[in-house]
Amino acid sequence: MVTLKDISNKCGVSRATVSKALNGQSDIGEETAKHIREVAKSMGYLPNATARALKLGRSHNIGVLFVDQTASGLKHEYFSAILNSLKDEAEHLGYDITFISKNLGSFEMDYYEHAKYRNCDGVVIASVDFKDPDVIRLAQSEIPTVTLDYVFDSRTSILSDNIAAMRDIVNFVYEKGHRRIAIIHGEDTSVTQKRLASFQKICSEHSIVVPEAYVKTAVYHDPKSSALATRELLALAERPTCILYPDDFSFIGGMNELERQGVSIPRDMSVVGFDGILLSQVLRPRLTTYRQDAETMGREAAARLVEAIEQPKLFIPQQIVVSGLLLEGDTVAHIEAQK
Amino acid sequence: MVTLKDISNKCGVSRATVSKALNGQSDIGEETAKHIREVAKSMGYLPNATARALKLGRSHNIGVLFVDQTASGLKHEYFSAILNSLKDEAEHLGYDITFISKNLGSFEMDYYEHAKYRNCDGVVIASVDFKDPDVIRLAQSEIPTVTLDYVFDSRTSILSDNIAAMRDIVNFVYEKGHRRIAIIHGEDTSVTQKRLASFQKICSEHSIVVPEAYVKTAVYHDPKSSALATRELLALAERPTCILYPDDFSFIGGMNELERQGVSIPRDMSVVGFDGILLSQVLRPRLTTYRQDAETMGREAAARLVEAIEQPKLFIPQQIVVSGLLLEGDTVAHIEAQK
DNA sequence: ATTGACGGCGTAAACGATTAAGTAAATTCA
DNA sequence: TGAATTTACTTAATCGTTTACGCCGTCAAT
Repeated sequence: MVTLKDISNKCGVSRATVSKALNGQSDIGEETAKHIREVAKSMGYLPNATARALKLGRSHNIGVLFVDQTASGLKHEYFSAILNSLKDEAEHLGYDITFISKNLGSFEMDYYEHAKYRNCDGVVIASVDFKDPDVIRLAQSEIPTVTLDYVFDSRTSILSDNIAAMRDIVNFVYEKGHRRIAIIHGEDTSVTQKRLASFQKICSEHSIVVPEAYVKTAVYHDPKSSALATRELLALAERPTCILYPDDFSFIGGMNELERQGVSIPRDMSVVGFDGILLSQVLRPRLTTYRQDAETMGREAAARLVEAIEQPKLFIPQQIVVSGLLLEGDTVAHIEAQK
Repeated sequence: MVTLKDISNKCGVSRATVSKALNGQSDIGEETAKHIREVAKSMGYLPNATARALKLGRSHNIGVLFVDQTASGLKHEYFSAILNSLKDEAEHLGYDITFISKNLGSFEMDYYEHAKYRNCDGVVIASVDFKDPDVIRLAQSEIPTVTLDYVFDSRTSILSDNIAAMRDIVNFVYEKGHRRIAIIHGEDTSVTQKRLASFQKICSEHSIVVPEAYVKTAVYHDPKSSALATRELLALAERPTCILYPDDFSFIGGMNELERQGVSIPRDMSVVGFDGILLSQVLRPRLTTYRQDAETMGREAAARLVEAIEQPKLFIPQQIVVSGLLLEGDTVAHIEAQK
């Protein structure tokens, strides 16, 4: 391994001079600096991130908390996409990313300790149980953090705009003439709450009364539970004309149930998904769904975190709301508006 | 930050003693060691991975090369699943995972340099262009590496068993009576070559003559190109009775085309996918497909790499073939065996 | 009583980099 | 010309750990 020392020997200057020359400090002569840079290159010198981190107290490393709870973590397209753009942006800004977990080998440590142990300059928290005391400890620590789809006090968070999403969806189906709109929602999380509240609000703005039976609970990304909810909706005396699903994957479960009962989409029943996963756009009929802008979310998360790291004084925690886009597929029929 | 020094001050012993006590070295008295451990705990001491890495030349950090070429990298379920189990196993063995890329910030470096810069103890190479000179440089460097689905000379690789997979698939459809079997394959990669060779071999073992027109080239994970290939197959004077797709996603393209032409699955046409993504198992009819054992692959990759890192003397490069499982769905009809 | 072995701990150097402070020479200014 | 400033470097400390080696005292063996 080529070190500063090797270069300084070869050049006949001190290590300090080499360091400064390579870092472009101003107090090194033009000539010397150039020569040093050339020698460094010819010797194949690479800075040692570890040594640098130790000395500077900055690792240029961002921790990422992604927990694969019920297979909806990394495998989920939404989070994969976020992670991907997060990674690209972080790298662009000169940071690497490392996964943070509990229990590294035989060491027992919580997230905060792990992040400290690795000298992470900051951490992005996503796709975890935000009620977990260990998560809370990390979020309240002195380490800069950015959360995704969850707000911690005086912390920056990146939020997909679930409120606008639901507004757009309801408005869209309303325009198509639907008045009997059912919604199947996921478990009780802050995201779910926002969507439901927005759903109710927009419905009431349109003077639509939503019967209790039209609001069904299911589990995110679980086709079975959404199939069940769908069955219950179909069993109602007054069927809805349109069903909103908590995500595209859940929609598949509903789709199967509808097909099983010979209910044609969108002729007999209109449906809307959520997420806009690749699949939903290649199925026929193409699913009408809401695509969250995962690319922007990942990018923003990285950018804001790096800001918090590099300009702690200037930094102001904020909630960044990223809006998505309604993908108009072919699963919402235009119908005669009933009362 | 609590350091060894703080503990040594409080305990009235030297830093060396503290270090040894915490690492369980034998030359420290029972009493002293116990006391030191207690004080360390009470002060909330955490070892500093950076300092340790610098001193020991081992970072306990594994680099991962995942390139999201044409959105088939991280977003692809197969690789997400591998990454997930890779991460779990690595953490279990005491290693963290860091993504490796070209160009970190303004630094221009190739993969090898990046891995060196971060002091990665080893690197897992997956989902990249294996012909890329930068990838080759890394794979031929002194850094221990493990490749996924590709073999480099005298390196360990983890391979999904494409040969057995294709054998199982062909045998399965043969048993069901199919003799006119078409295959749509992806771009020319080592994986594709293995699958095709295996396909031809098993067919000839069954004395099946495969017309050239039954072998179609498409692009992995591209429903459009597979839809096109499907259309061509349907246009043949003598249609196949069964189509094998390069992956489940491509199958969707084919499915749309079949539906468009009123060809019912599996009544009029049998189909087989590849990968066994979640989706394929919730669709109705359930897709007959081959699930690669991504969990095992990720786990093996981590385990073998750590072996190579920790026992370089004992270590022997090997190719580990991981077999998957044919998921028998409902898309292959039992038909009367033709000539 | 002398020797040797050993347990228990400290000393100090080292890993590779950065940087405050210092120094010597060259340059500027009065 | 002498003082002050600037330029171009060097010295040495430091980040937090680990570890080869040394030292001292105790105890058993001779």
